[in-house]
Amino acid sequence: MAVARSRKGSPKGEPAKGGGFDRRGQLLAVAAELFATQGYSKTTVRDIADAAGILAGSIYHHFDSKEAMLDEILRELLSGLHERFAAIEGRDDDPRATLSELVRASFAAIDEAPHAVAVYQNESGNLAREEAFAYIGAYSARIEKIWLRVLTAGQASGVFRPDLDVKPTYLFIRDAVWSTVRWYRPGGRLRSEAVADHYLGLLYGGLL
Amino acid sequence: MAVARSRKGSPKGEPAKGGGFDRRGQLLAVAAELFATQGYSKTTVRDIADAAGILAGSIYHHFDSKEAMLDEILRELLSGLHERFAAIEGRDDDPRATLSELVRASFAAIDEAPHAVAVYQNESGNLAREEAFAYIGAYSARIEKIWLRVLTAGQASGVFRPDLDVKPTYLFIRDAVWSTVRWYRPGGRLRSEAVADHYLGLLYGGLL
Amino acid sequence: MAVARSRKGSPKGEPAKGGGFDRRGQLLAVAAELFATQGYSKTTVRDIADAAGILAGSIYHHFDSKEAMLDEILRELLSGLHERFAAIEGRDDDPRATLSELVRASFAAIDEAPHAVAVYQNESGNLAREEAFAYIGAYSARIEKIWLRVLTAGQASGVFRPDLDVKPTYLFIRDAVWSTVRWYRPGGRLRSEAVADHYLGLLYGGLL
Amino acid sequence: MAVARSRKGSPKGEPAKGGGFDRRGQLLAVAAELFATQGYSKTTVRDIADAAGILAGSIYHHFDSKEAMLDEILRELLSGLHERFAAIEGRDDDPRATLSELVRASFAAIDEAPHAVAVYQNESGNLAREEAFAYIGAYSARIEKIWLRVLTAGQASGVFRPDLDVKPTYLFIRDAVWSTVRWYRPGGRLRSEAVADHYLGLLYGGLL
DNA sequence: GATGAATGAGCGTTCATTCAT
DNA sequence: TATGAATGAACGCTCATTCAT
Repeated sequence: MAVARSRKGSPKGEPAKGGGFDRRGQLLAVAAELFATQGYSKTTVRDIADAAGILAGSIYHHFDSKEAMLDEILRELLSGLHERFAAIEGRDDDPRATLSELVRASFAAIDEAPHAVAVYQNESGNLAREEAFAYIGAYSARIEKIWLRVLTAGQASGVFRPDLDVKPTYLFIRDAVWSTVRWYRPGGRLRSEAVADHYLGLLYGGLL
Repeated sequence: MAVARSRKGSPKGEPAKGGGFDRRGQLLAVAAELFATQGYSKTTVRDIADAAGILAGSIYHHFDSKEAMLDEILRELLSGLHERFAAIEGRDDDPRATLSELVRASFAAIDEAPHAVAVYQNESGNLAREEAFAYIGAYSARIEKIWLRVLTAGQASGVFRPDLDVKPTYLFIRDAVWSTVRWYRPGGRLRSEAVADHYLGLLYGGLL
Repeated sequence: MAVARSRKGSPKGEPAKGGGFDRRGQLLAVAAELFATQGYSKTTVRDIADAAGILAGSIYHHFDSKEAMLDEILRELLSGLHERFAAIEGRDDDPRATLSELVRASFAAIDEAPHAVAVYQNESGNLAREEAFAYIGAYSARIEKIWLRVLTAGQASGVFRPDLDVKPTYLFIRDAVWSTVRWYRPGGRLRSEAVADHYLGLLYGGLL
Repeated sequence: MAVARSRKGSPKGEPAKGGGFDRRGQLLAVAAELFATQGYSKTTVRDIADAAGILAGSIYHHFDSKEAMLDEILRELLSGLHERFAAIEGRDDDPRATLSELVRASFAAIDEAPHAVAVYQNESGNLAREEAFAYIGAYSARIEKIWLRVLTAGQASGVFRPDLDVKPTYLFIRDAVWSTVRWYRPGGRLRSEAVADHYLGLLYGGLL
C-alpha cells in the first residue's frame, strides 16, 4: 500500500465552490461511517459511491484511492487530537486538572467524530505496520508522551499514587476511555460528559 | 453468510489419530493467528493454507468454509470463557474476591488464547449483526450479567462504592481488561498476572 | 440458485446508445451459442468472455451472474413463443389450419433462434426443478394447453381422428418438432419450411 | 477427455464374488440415475459415492474415472440396442412388421433402462465430438441404416407412402420415440406398450 | 465532475483424482 | 477394498482502479 498524498480536487479540504456542495467532505464523511461500521476492507468503493449517490469511478476525481480516504480520515483525527492534547498540556495546570482535561477532551473527540475514532480503534493496529501509515505510530507516541508526563508529574507532586507504574496506568486509562467508542451512541441515555465524569470518579477514587 | 455447523473430520475436536498429527487443530491455530494479526477479511484462505504448508483447496477437507473456521474459534473461546466465569460466580465467595477472580480469569484467557481473544475484540462488533453469529451476543449478554451481579452484590454488601452505576463501571473494567490483548505480548516484560495485579490495584484504590 | 432479475446496463434490452455497439446483446448471443453447443454447466464465464473479446470479470458489468444470462435467454424465448402461439390460436381458424400454423411457427422459431431453443431443450428438464426457473414450467403449461385445445377442437369437429388420446398425440408432435433443433442446421440442405411441410404431411396422412 | 478402457475390478462386468454384492453394478446404476437426472457434468463423483454409501476416492478402485463410468453406461446401451435392432431386421419380416418391432423394441429399451437412455439423449450430442466417444456416432450410424433400409424397403414394396423422403421420416420417428424418455415414467398411467401402440397408430394412420 | 465500460488480479470454493495406510 | 488427506487446476465472482466520452 502506498498513499499518494496529493490532495485532489480543491486544496486544503475546503468546499469546492463558494455556494457549492462539498462532495469531498461528503465522501469523507460517508467513508468514515462505512469504514467504522463495516470495517475498512469490507467496505467497497462502490459502497461509498452508492451512499454518496455517485458512481464508483467518480470517486477517483476526488481521491487517489480508497486508501487515500482512510489516510485523510486518520490524519485529520490524529492531528486534531494531538493539537488538543498539546494545548491542554500547555496550559500548565496542576496534573490532576490536566489529566481530567485530557480525559474530557478524549470523550469530546469521540462525541464529535465517533466514526473516525472507531476507524482508528479498529484499523490502526494492522495499519501501523505499513510504511504509508507510519505517522499513526508517530502521533500515538507523541500523545502517549503527553499522558505519561502528566502522570509522572502527578506522582512527583504527590497527587497521584506513587506505587503504580505510569505505563500500564496510562494504557489502562487510554483503553478504557477510547473503547467507549464501541458502545457509546451520541444521543443515547448516557451523555458524553456524564460518562467522562463517571470514569474520572472511578479512576480517581477507585471502586472500594 | 451461513455457517454449516457440521464438524468435518474427526469428531469432538480431538486429534485425528493416536500418534497422528492434528491438522484441524493446526489450521485453527494458524487461522486464529492470521485473523488476529491481519484481520479476518484481509486473511485469505491461501494465507492460512500457506502457513500450514498445504494447498488452499485442502482446507475444505477439514472445514466447510473460511467462516466456519472463524465460527469455531469464537465459539470455543466464548463457551470456555462463560464456563470459567460461571464457575467463579458459583464459588460464592465475597464480591470483592469474586471480582478479582473474574479479572484474573480474563487475563489468564488472554494469556492462553491471545489470538482468539484478539479476533473476538476486532471482529465481534460487525459479526454480531449476522444471524449465524447471533450466539456471540447471547454469550456476551450472559457474561455481562455475571459481572453486573457481582458489582451489584458488592454495592449491596457495602464493599463497593454505592454512587457508581454498575453498567458503566462494568464497561470500564471490561474494556480496560480486554483491550490489553492489543498490546500484551505473552513472554514480554509484563507478565500477565502482574498486569492483573496492577489493574486491580488501580481499580480498587483509585489513582489518587 | 437465485436469479436477481435486475436488468443491468441499458433498460428494455435495447442497444446501449444510438450508434453504439450492443455488448449486452452480443454477450447474450455468444452465451446462447455456447450454452447450446457445450451445455450450460460446461460453459465457463471465461468461455463467454473470450468469445466476446473481453475479460471474464467484465461480464458482470452487464449481467448479475452466469445464471442471469441463461435466465434472460430462456425467458425471452418462452415469452416470444407463447405470444406467437397465443396469437395463432386467437385467429380462430379451423383446427387443422391452426395446428399447421403452430407447427410452422415452431419451425420458424427454431430457424430464428436455434441456440435458445437448443438450450431450452437441453437444460429445461433439470432447471424446472429450481425455484428461480419456475416460470419455465408455467410457460410450458400454458403452451401445452393451447395445443391440447386445438387437438380437442379438431376431434370435436371431426377433422382429427377421435380414437387417439390428445395428450400423447400432443407429446408426439411436440417432441418430433422440437427435437429437430438437434440436427437442423439453418442454411443446410433441408430448409426449415420444407421440414415443416414434410412433418405435416407425415403427421396428417400417416406413413401408410 | 481420454477414456482408459481397462475394466477395473472383476472382469466382464460380472458380480465380484459368488455370493457377493456387485459394487460395480451398483455404482453404474447409481451413476446412470444421477447422470440422467442431474446431467453428467453437474453430477460429482462424490454424489455417486454418497448415493452408494462409500467415499469418493473408493470409486477409483472400480473405475478409472468418472468418464469411464459414462462410457460404460453408453457403450452397454448402444451395443444392446444395436444387437436388438439387428436381430429384428434379421428376422426378415415384412417392412411394416419390422418397423413396428423396431418401435416396440425402442420403447422396451426405454422401459428397461430409462436412465441410460436419458443419459444418451442428453449427453450424446456434445460427447460425439470427442474422440473417446466416437463409437457413439458409429453405433448411431449403423442403427440409422437399419431404420432407413426398412423404410426404403417399405416404400419399394408399396406399403409405405412413396412421396416422403426416408431420412426426415426416420428422424421424425426416432425423435418422437426417444424423446418419450423425458416424460415417460415406468409405472405411470401410460404403460410403455400402450404408448408404443398409440404412436404406431398415429404414425401409420395419420392424424386426419 | 460524472459516467459506464473495461481491466486484471485475486478471492473463496469445487472437484476429479491420487495415494499411503 | 475402503479410507481420508491431499493435490492442482479451474470456476464464478468481486473489486480497486483506469479512461474515453
